[in-house]
Amino acid sequence: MDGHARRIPDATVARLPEYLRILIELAEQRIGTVSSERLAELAGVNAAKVRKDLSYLGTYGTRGVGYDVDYLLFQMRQALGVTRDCPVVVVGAGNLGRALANYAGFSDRGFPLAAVVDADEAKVGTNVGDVTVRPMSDLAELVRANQPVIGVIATPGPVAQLVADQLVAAGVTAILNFAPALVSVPPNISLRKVDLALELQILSFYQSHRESGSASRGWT
Amino acid sequence: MDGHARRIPDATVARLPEYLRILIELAEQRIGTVSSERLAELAGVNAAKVRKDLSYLGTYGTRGVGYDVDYLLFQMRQALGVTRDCPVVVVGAGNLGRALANYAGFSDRGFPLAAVVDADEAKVGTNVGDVTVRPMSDLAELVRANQPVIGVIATPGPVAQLVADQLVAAGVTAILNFAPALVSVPPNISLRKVDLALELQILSFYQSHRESGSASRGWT
DNA sequence: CCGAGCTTGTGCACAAAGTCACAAGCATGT
DNA sequence: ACATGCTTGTGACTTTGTGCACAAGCTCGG
Repeated sequence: MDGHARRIPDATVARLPEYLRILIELAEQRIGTVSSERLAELAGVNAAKVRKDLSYLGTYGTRGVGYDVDYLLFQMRQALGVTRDCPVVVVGAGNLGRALANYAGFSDRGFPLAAVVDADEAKVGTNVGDVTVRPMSDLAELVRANQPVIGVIATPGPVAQLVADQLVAAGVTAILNFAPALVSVPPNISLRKVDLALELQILSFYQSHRESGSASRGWT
Repeated sequence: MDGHARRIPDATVARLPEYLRILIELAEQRIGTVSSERLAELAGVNAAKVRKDLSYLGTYGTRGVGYDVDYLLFQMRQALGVTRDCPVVVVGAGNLGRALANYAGFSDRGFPLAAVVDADEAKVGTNVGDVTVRPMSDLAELVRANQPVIGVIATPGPVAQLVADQLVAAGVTAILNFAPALVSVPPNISLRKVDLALELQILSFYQSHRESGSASRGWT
């Protein structure tokens, strides 16, 4: 698609959304141009890293001037594949699931809530955010109607793998797992994990080893 | 405390909580011993990495046998500093804040909710989970009463830095930031960031570059 | 007491990520 | 047209993380 196409390192990919968020803010402030140094400051990283990261997308800067915010924004969206909104289906209407469904931050940033499903008959039919909880049996149909769609697992750990299998079977190709459990998926499916308690434990470590402990880190 | 004390790499620290979770499960199943190979399988990593990670904590395995689950569990909790529960104060009672406050996964894993505070007078006094929302002015008092405590920022991006400053002033030494914004803290304060929309965007990238894309990775 | 069979702990080689420093190149003013 | 001042893009180097392969060492059976 791009004459370029060198492979983008994982560490860089993890930072691109952060740059994207900043570029959107800059564009809203009608700022036309930004230097790598300024971008680095806003992202909390070093300027050389910003330049190297951006160079993987292509040569979009102007020496002596900086980067055109709107143009870079366009290219960044292109690279990240967020040119169109991508609906999200949440599995699990427990505390976490309802929380995620209500969280406006998803829709605001291009990931509207398409549906919430739950295996518990008692929860089916209740309202969560703007949608009504549907039974698991509707999953395949909901996925088909909204493709491409991202699946979010917000169930207890023990059923996470089962849910993942059903998502994959339904045709979902990207999954975000909030359940504290390992899930495996076929190699052509994208999978990421977020474990909230795990983050607190990492903080706990650096808190009790307070000599030279930087708990931050790019990561993601 | 330990004759050992070699510095533990960040990448290893990020994996320790995952091992901890698995060890707790194994202990619940009354499994007395585990090999690095089995642990690796459960954690979704390679066995050599498990052994190297664990070796940073000390020499707790037995050759030809494996690791004693209970003993390793004890040492792991020690290393992570999660020997006692550590209360959490959530700032922001919006969708995300209420969600986190209701999320049982925190309390279940040793991080009980101590309080929720919000700057909006209209929200003060309402109930969230087991607690009542308190005004920001109570923050310092709440922190003092619960030390050591972890602060969780669940506010909109623009006020995140302000909140972080107040948390630090109140004596919090570890902060988990859910707001989509960069916050800086003094070097002796531990800080981690979780941005939910950012995770979805990373998935989006790998979804649109589906050649050889592993969106997973140890991470976090 | 000794040998067989596992599993740990680690040295080493390699891969990935981060940092530095500087040539290349654009814009502006004279 | 040319010199000046900035900022990019990138090659070389450092640091960090990963994976292999194997010696060290434990247990158990005979």
